[in-house]
Amino acid sequence: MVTTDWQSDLRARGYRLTPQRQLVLEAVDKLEHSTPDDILAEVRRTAGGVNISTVYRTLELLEELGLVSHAHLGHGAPTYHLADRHHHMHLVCRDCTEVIEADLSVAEPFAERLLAQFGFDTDMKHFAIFGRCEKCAAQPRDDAADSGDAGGSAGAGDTAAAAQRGRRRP
Amino acid sequence: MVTTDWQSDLRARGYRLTPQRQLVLEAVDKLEHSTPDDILAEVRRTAGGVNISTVYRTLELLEELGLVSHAHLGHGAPTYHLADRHHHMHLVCRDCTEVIEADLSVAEPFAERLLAQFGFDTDMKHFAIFGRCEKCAAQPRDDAADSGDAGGSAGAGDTAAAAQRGRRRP
DNA sequence: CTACCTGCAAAAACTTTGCATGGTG
DNA sequence: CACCATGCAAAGTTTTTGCAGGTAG
Repeated sequence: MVTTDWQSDLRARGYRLTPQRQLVLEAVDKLEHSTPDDILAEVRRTAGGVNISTVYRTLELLEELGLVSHAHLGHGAPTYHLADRHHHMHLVCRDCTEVIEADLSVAEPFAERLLAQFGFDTDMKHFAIFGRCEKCAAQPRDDAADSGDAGGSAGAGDTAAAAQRGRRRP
Repeated sequence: MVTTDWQSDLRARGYRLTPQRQLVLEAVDKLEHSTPDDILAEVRRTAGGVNISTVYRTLELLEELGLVSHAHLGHGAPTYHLADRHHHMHLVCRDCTEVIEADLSVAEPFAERLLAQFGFDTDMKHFAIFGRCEKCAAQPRDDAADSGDAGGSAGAGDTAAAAQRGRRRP
């Protein structure tokens, strides 16, 4: 659940508390790595009439308030999550749709190096790290009949998505 | 210029050599970090009638052949480049549109750690690293009047793009 | 000549915007 | 009861797809 007193914060900034805003926040909390579309579907389980544009507007607002953040896990829609959880980065496999969550501490030496060398203050959470998971790295070829889950809601690697769309071979 | 004998490779795989394919490859070579739209514009300087769908299809093909690759530098369109150059990763500033290119060796210890800990074979080039560049990290606030370039063609960080679109304040 | 490739147009996926109505404070 | 927020519809962007005609080999 959401911990801080966001409702007061909302009001303090001149925004209104509406059922839609509560529902969107709850959906982001419940689902993880969810796209605006996922969130809409979840919200509609309670309030059928909610519109996708409200979800977009609300996500923008909640992000401005610092309650939620988004990340890019692939070429598709961004995924949203509560800002105060989610202290990890995403390892996205280029072949299957798997997303590994890794603690940020793993990247700390790397981030320090980027800071020292480029003065660059790194946020490893925002973009996924692309590559190949252990299973797929062991696979022989790249056109293998797709392994397992094929319709997950969270965005995934490009190549996997392309493969699901079917590949050309003259 | 392109080094390997890609034209033979193309033919060997049963594909045809067309002017469009040559032009797209040349455009990817000439422009760097270019979006499909950039590439179309460049191609049209020589061949006016080329269609955007041809560019998409050709890029997919050239990527399959291993001649070009794409990277995600922001929420926007992917950017394409020759596969055999471009051995570096991208540090994208969340505030300005700057993209720092860093040698892959910087990330090597990090990649090794991901491999050891998760069996994950990392490709640091595919997604940009998000964060804040030295200049912007020194800046006081986040809503600064946008500094310099505002209409670059390569995709950039989300927040910068959002800021350019104007921010809400009740 | 034949099959692949292209241009065109329409559609799909994702996101944004204008406007009138409704609900919060 | 004033004004913000929502729903709806339409439009904007980027990418994909079906089809008929063109062209490489």
